[in-house]
Amino acid sequence: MDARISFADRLKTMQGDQPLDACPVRQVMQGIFGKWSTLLLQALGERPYRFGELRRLVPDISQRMLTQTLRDLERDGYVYRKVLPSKPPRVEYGLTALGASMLGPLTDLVVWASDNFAAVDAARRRFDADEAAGASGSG
Amino acid sequence: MDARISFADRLKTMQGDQPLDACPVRQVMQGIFGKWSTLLLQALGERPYRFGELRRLVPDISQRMLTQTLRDLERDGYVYRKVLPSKPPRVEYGLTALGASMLGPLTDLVVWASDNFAAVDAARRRFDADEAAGASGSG
DNA sequence: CGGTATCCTCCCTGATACTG
DNA sequence: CAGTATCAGGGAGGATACCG
Repeated sequence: MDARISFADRLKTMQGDQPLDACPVRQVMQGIFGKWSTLLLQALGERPYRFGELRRLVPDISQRMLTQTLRDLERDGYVYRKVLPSKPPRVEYGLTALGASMLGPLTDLVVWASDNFAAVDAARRRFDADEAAGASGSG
Repeated sequence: MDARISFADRLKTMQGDQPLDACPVRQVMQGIFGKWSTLLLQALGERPYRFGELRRLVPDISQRMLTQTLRDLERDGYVYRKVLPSKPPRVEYGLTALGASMLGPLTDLVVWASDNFAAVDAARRRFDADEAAGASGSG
């Protein structure tokens, strides 16, 4: 992406003849922003984990979604899956080089979100309060 | 967020007594990653736009979703909404300081996605091909 | 231990029509 | 021009049960 050309031009480039759903950027982003994707990527950014470890680490996730999210991340090339020849079987998940390179920008955004949660939360409260005041207090 | 403490510790901090759904980072991220949010933020990062301009700029979006997405972005404090005293009425949308500060990290990620779409797409094709081969070609 | 398969539910999104 | 209201569909996500 070249910041020197306008967004409108970039958008046309993104679209081509295709509907906007085919936009490459969106295709990629969708894989990163599932409900659990960001969280798991952060975890795997620390060190490789086994399936059961991840499950204990993120208690809220269902087994189904853990499997599926890891599978999607593997499909997109961010995560590798290594079956360890032990008994009972163990499966290790970790970041690939592609995943590690993506985690940089992603983490920057996570850091921003963490640093600015208070501001966003305040904005929400303000907005909701104004809205309520406008609805009931205007007459 | 402090990168020196482990993810597991950070996760506990995120959760507190709350379920993971209340994680502040997720609260913020959810507002950024809607289907149209990223796109509109990129557009508004260039210059302020009026409602109708945005609609023409992003032809795929329905009027309903444009209204709703802008409203959500305004609620989170990323976007301001200014009603211009003209007839017929015009409404201008633009980035706030908070929105502009968020757009930096977000754009870095968009740039990453744009630069690495080919790699992700290749990984997907490889994965799907391997899967199909494993399913039908193993016997 | 690490999955699959099935069913179900909610919410996001879109199409359409109407309003100030 | 810039919304709001209402209805309908689909897909993401979750609960449960079973398998190697």
